[in-house]
Amino acid sequence: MKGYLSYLILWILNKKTMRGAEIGRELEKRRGTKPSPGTIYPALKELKNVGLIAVDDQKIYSLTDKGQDELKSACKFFCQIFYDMKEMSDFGE
Amino acid sequence: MKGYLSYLILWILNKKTMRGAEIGRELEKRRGTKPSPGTIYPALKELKNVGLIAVDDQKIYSLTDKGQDELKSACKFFCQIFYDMKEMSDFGE
DNA sequence: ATAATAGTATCGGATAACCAATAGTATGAA
DNA sequence: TTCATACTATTGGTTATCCGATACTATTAT
Repeated sequence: MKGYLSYLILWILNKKTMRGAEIGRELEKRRGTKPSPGTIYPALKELKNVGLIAVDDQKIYSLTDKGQDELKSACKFFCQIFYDMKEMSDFGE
Repeated sequence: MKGYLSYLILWILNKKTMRGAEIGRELEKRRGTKPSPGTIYPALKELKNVGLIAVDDQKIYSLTDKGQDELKSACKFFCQIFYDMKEMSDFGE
């Protein structure tokens, strides 16, 4: 179950700008386990490199316009793949 | 955007038993692109190896009990991670 | 000022996920 | 039977994803 972390970061940053450590804590709340520094910072760096997020001088990460667009299309894509997603919430009971 | 294929296969097989080719077509409907044989058959093999799915002599794949359990806990995990998933459907507009 | 703590970041490596190309197998038609 | 078509499967390799270990930096407390 890999591959969702970057999009989860975008999803989180879309709600609120955060510092790296805060993102880590938010991920821990959601996933149960806290991602290691070797996970989160390379991920942030990559997202920054491709222009989806930005960092200011206070190390506060935020979503760029491009990041918003990307997130939007990712959500669309996801909802298309799991168009029967509603059953999923029920399936877990 | 990787890492969701195996779970998507489980999700699909949970609704209906299928042959490999039919699974491929179903994936195409959902994702837009048809997975290559080199994607789907290794995935099926792996899922079979770990006991989440089974194949009969007619090459019809089906979910095992263990597969159902796994899918159930995966759904739970997913809903926990994206507990604000509802906003996602709206976000794509 | 110094020690302790929290935050930021890099590096190297392991594994997962995926695909293109290829080959074998079954099914049906001519 | 022979050809064509669809299906099943493997191989080899690429890239993404993630982690543990480590190191550097800033902040705070004493």
